[in-house]
Amino acid sequence: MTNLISIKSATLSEDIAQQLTSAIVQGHIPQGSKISEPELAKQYGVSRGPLREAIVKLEGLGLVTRTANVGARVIELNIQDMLDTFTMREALEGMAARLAAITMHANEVRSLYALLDKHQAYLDDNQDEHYVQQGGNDDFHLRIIHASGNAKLIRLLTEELYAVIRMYRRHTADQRSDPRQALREHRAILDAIANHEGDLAELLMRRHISRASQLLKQAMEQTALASH
Amino acid sequence: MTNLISIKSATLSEDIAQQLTSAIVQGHIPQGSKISEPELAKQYGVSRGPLREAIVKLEGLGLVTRTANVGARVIELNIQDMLDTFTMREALEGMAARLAAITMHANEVRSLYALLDKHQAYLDDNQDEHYVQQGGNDDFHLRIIHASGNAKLIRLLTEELYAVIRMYRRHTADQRSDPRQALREHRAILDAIANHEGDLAELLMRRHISRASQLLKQAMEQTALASH
DNA sequence: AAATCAAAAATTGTCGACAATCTAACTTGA
DNA sequence: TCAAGTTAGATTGTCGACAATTTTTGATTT
Repeated sequence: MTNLISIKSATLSEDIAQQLTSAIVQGHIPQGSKISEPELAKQYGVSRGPLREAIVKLEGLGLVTRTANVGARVIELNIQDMLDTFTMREALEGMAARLAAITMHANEVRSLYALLDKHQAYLDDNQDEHYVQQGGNDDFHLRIIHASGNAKLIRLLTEELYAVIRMYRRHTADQRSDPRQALREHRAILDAIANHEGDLAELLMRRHISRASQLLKQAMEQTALASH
Repeated sequence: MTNLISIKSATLSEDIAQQLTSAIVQGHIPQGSKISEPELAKQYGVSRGPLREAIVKLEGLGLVTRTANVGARVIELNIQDMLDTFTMREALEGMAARLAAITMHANEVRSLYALLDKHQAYLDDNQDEHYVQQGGNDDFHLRIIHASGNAKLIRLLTEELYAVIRMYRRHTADQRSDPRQALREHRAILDAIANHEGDLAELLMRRHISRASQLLKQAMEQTALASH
């Protein structure tokens, strides 16, 4: 019972791929564990064909690693890979912010300011508890990425990279992060975009993501210590 | 007879994926054409199982697009997608150059200067003919990417993005490009890296790629005009 | 008791066949 | 003649079974 709501996809393979992705990101299938094809096929009630296609997709997403004649394993999160991934994110989302600053229309800017106000209100009402922006339309970063207007960039970030990024976010209790600080940074980025200052928007987005990665690093060092 | 040399992979699926990638990049399978599973399976002498897995991989590489119950088609190159892809490349290779400037050792720097001298000598001997650096160890860009030391970035650029990039390079007769100019730019980038000037290295790499994309754009407009 | 080798079990890779869906040709009616 | 509906063909999606490889188990030797 990994997923309560299962949206029927056009094909079993896609369906399984989504369910597996979700199961791995949420930790229902633990890090480093082996993916047994017969076991999972039975569990999801499908044959090994579509399941294997799903696994190939997950390999493309970087969620599992495969070895010929041996099988697939869920990746193991570690600090170095996280830093490497976030460095890529810096480059890509920094570029997205730059592009957004060039092309974004006034009404979209207003809509994003409204979103930040909403986040602000949430923090005021809920004692600074983290606002869960689980990839929906309320995620500031996703909004910026889409505003870039670069279809390739959007696909890469949202469909290929974000699964792993969410995994890192979820698996480390980042109580260390300061939501109000993040919100201030979001606002500064949006200000730069509103003023069409591409250089500044990129710089601020990079700094923002770099900060986040440093916090995550500390959190991971902490949990690594605790689990030891 | 798409490939003269076929290196035996551990699994048929991998083998087919490589052969298909090569066939698409080199244009043996034309742009926009439909991928017929029965036909290709017969052609490569395998069953549809491994072939389908290969197609799923190619979809991850962005070489084909798939629609449920309809099948896969080879992507069609167009200017907008090219510009979008090269913008991503700017961001990522720019970052790679920055990282290389930080970490690269003196002997690797020397080795790269030697490579550029070799390119120079080639141009002198061959009337400025384009040096074919087909992804091997002689490709300046690949060397910089690897020098970044960022495993995720290396994988993304070399294993996932470069197939499409090579496709763009190959399908447009870029006689317009000036090899000596490119070489000068490479040298400037390497100078910045040698001096550990990350900011400058990133800036120059971005400019270099941006220039290349503009030249490609002009070439594509030209060929589009010619084919009309 | 530890290490090496051999046999058995399990898992992955591949295949051919059937079911579901789409595409194209044909018929029918206005 | 054209449009819509229907049927035939082809293609994709899925399944179960077999072959190839790996992993585990157990026996044998030092």
